[in-house]
Amino acid sequence: MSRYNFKESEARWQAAWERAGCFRAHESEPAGEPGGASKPKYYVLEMFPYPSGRIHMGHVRNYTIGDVIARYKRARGFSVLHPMGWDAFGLPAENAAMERGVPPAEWTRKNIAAMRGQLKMMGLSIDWEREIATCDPSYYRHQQRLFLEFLEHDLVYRRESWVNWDPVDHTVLANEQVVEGKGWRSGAPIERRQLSQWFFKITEFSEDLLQALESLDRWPEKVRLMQKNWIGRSEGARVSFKIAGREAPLEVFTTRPDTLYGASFFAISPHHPLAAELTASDPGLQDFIAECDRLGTSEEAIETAEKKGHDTGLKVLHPFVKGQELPLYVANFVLMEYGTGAIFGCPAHDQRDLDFARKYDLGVLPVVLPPDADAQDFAVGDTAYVGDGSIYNSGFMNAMSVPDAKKAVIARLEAEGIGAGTVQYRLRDWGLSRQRYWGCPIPIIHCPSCGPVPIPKDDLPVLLPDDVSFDKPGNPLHHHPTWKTAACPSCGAAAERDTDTMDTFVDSSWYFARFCCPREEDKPLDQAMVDHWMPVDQYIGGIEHAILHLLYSRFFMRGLKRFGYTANDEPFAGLFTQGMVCHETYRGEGGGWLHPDDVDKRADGSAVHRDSGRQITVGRSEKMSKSKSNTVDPEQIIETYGADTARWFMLSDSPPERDMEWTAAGIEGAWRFTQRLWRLIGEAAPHLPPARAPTPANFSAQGGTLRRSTHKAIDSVTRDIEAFRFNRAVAQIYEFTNTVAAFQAKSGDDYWALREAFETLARLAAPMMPHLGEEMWRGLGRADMLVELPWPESDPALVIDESVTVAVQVNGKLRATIELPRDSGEEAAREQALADPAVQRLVEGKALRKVIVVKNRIVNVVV
RNA sequence: GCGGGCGUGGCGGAACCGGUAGACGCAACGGACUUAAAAUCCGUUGGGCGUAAGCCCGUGGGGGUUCGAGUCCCUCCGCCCGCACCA
Repeated sequence: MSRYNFKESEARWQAAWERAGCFRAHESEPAGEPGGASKPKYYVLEMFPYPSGRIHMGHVRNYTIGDVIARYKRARGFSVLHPMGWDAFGLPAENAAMERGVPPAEWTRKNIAAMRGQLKMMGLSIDWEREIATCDPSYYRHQQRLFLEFLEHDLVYRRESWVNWDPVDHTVLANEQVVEGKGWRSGAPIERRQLSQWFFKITEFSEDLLQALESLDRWPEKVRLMQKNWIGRSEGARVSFKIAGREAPLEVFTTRPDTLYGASFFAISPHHPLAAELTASDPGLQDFIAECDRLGTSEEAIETAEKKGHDTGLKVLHPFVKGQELPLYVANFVLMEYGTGAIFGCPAHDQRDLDFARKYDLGVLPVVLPPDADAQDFAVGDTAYVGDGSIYNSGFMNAMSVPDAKKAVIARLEAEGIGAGTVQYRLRDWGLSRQRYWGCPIPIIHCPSCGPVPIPKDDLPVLLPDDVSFDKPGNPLHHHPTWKTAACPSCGAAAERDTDTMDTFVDSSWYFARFCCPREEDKPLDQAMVDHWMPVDQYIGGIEHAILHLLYSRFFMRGLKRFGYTANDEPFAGLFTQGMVCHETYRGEGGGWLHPDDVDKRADGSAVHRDSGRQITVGRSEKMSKSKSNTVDPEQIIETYGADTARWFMLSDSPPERDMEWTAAGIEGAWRFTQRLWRLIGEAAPHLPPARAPTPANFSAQGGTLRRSTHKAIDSVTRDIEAFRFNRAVAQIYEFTNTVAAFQAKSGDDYWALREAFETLARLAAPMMPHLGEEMWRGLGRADMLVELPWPESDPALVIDESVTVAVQVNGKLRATIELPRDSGEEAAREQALADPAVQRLVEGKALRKVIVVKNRIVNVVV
């Protein structure tokens, strides 16, 4: 028997699908009957890749999952849109330009070509005619227009904001480029600097983005929770405090106005206007602020740093306790971006305030008494009490519950005109300006007399210049000799272009809509097309995008709706977040990382170097990454084993939402299975009745059993694909294959049942192993293409068994199993369970206390 | 630090709504075929005790709810993801 030649087969079927245009998406596709309705639409989208050069296993996993869904839905009678594009702007292209002197455009184009080829090897059911790249002017010109529309609708504005500044390279750094407070290239301690930048007003939609999460019922609960916490709605109060000897009050936002009597200090952000004012007379404060700025802009860095404060010497007057004066600090953990940039500290009921109070020896007065505590001796040690309780030490609030006290104190503050109840969101506006070259230029001209002026839409696009140099650090657009000079569109005076480009998250916030009308030239989007395909029915990507990309896209969709491009609010009706691809790590004797190709694994789990035979330490499995050298190249895998094998292994074993481990043994196992399927078909085909032979009237007992397995397999694989349990679908197919392989046909009707089984096997496996599926189908003598056939239907009569195995427990421990007719009554189950010899033995001589019967499942006898 | 998640045999995992823990795959071991090997096929495989029938233990640790817990609750431990300029 010849071996399955995947190379020949995969290329042949890919060509056949392309010739037939199988994966072209059509807005109107007849469902079948002449003059009948169109097929319903289904939009499957995987997060588009960044063209880094080669696909990695994470891509293979992502696109395999999406392709299974796309192929399955197509078989289920949907008109499917399954496009592909490139998230092509971004930092790596600039890094390549700096390190290797390759222009970003050229580097990116080459990478796209290479990765397109690799993706095509995978046999994905993609409509390649809709391919887009965000770095293409035919894409970003529309994005510039959208920017202007956001601006016209008051959803973009300009203000000062903070960036990480590398004082040696004179460059703005991304948070990822700041390593332990130092620039990654220069190693110089970074500073914070203020720049004038553009912002999307996402906070205008805070409440809507929060509320609408409820409607996203096909999103993972954890992602909705993360977004909810990110938006961070909190109810509280704004309170104005008098500062001794000063006119201007200090405004504070707090979620715990009920603990006002427990206040022992106040703190403002290092970037609070008051802090800036005080530096004039306090050189120590200036040093302190400089020290805070060295932490950079990352919230993570600020929150993990040691909490420090600088006493301003100013005193804040307590509004309710006459004569009480509290110290005012500048503290490194107070964020100017949240609330008012000023807080009051109540150490007894907030852990961070407590840590701060202990450090600076400030008072800790409890004002909330835990339900089981005694007012006389309750004290706060190292742990703040944040629970509910009854208020005490608090004047008019005494004896109230925490919620009641909040209401009472807000009423009092409002009555006295020094505060008000308010809702605060943690969500901040989205800064989109980037001081970089390889991005979408911001279509604005800065005029000395008119200020920032939008470029007229007819003059778009603002093209990126090709002739840029990366010799100098900083933004090449800024250094370009001529690019930035322009005439003011308003007054005609000599002016300068905005040399910033847009955050790449802007590119990815509307690409899914552009796929609906990728060649539209006159406008960014054609509403009829967008509303035909949108929302994306199933979006698939990594969990790392759970917040920013998805939230920004939801915001953008709301903007697009406002400008009349769509009637939808939400871009993604269904979301699936897949896990990462991991691999064991290896270290040689010197401690350096070793690539799996250099490692020989022994049967006992130890490993030696392939060439030198030296001992290798096997480390734990971690996310594949170049830095740990534990990557496996998809192209090499596909060359060696074929796309179907790679896809099959990707789907086997691990549930798709969880991290999976890539192993050499696993891919070998998948490869053996493809060979086994091929062999089984080849051996059986000559004995099978012709395709489409009529169903025999009767089947032998074993033939009937085989048919039951066949129809149960249809049922369970269907259910598993619908529920994204691909690893289970794979296991069901393995199990079914074992059944089919063990079957010994004896009669004509047995052979008919066997053909049915093999045909089903090919069809169930096809979404996961599309080439082999087609090859099996042809091997069974079918001339049509599986990709064009509907999904198999199970016969309900063959799926339900007439008898069930029921477990019998005595005192909760399994002691026997009994066979019962399906849906037997409680009495019958109880009787047969008690009659079982094993049960008899254990029950003998004891009084029956209770017998619990769960239909078709279990009988528990309690003695 | 804050927010979110995960933890089951030697390994990846299965177990529906609280109802027979370990399906399926990998690895390992034994056997068949072969001059031999590969491939393939058959069988065994959570741990302990027992000749056997069978019994006991077992889902990261500890505690709880329940006739019954991998699943629910409390608590501790370990690992992973995100934290707004990586994409």
